[in-house]
Amino acid sequence: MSFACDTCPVRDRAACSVLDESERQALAAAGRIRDIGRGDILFHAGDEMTACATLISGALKVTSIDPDGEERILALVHPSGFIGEMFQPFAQFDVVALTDSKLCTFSRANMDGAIERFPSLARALLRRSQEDLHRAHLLLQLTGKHSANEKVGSLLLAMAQAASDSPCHPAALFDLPLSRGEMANMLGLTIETVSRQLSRLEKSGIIRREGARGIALLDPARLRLSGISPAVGPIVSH
Amino acid sequence: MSFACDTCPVRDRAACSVLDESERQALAAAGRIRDIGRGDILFHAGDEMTACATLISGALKVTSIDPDGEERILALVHPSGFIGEMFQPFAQFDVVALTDSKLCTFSRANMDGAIERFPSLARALLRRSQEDLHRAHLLLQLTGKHSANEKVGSLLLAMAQAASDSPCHPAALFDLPLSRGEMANMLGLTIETVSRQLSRLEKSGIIRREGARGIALLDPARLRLSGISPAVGPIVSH
DNA sequence: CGGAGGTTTGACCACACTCAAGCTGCGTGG
DNA sequence: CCACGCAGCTTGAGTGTGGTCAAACCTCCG
Repeated sequence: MSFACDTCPVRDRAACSVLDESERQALAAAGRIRDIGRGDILFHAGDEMTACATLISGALKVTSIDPDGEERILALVHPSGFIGEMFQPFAQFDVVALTDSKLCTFSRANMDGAIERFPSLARALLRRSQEDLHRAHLLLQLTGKHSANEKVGSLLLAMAQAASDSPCHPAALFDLPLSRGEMANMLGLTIETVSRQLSRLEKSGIIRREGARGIALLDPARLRLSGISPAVGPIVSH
Repeated sequence: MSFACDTCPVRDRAACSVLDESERQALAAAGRIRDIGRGDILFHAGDEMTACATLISGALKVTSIDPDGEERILALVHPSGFIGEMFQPFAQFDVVALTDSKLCTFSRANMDGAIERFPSLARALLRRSQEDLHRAHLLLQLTGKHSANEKVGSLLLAMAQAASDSPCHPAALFDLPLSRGEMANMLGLTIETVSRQLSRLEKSGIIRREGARGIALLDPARLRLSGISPAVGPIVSH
């Protein structure tokens, strides 16, 4: 297991990166690598909350189903992100893989123990949790925008940032991890409206669509203007 | 200062309640009680983040101003709630008093020290932070609802819960801490639409308005139906 | 009493939703 | 290899809800 850590692609970005080598090994002994496929459900709302995990690769969505049966996407999780409601007996939300994903999972009991023993881990998780909160606030800002125009533009920009390695500049060419329906869902719009806005952006030469999921950013500056919102920032957790 | 703790109305709900008596006294020695008036700004986005605080009484709103100058309410804070982005050098958001409020403030340095020395405090803050995150998700659900109808209904219900002492049952008669503009803002609606929905609810006998801020809940059950959303839950932090 | 800020109500209009029809990409099987 | 089917996406036409603009109305305070 310590071998897994040695080659772990998120070893110096994940929560466990704050641990020293011996602490990390102790934690790793309790961790289990798990692979899940696109569409697989990691946690299901209402289930007993017996585990938590760090995402190693892939992408997840956090959703809830409201009473009338509508799904609602609350957050996206990207590699190095941490998933787990440590203080709730039952899961409040569904967590579903958007793409094939690899995780490092821990039983709730083991993680609770680790938090007790390694105060720096508690602080790292606190920091991460506050960052998640910040991202939720950014998403809230996004959904609060009035025009469909701005919403779609801002989301595209956020996805471009997330797809890019360099933290500041958006990727010029990337694949959306979300379907039209999922985008619509996040923005509080309908599939058709999202699709129409993308068409509009393409017609005005700001983007180009490459197949159903691919996006080429031709003119990020105008996206920022037409869609307003100078960088609502990365909405994804990583 | 330890005297202040003895009579503190939130002494067994706030983050510091996890400390034992000697720890609490050590923390209290670093705390300062502060009174602020309605509309006063506690933190201002962009300011250096040199302090954090527990709300003792009153109510706060957390807002951000997006580039086009629109305010957006991201969260409400009620007594025993904790405010402070512990890991950001600069404040990301404004924090403003909705009513006259009393706070127990700590310098950033002191709080960082306390977190180091008292691991249980770090855990308490982590828990609180995850609860805040949960509430942000609930608010996200609320703003995602399609009809203005549902949004206003759900918000009323949430405010009624927050105003009530008993955790489950909504208060039958209470004052809204928010102006129409602030409600509209939270829900992604306009002032006029919020006002119209309230009129509609009043006409159908579900609520009665008492002055500008007062609300009497005549028929919470129908509010829940007409506004749907079986208890989106308390959106306020406490 | 007067003024100001917040609230309510109305008339009108636009933007996004609904419904419905094609279209594209893709995997399966003949 | 093409035919088929399916799911997701795009596009169109018509409607309705909530936005915009504007005026009247409270309520609180000086």
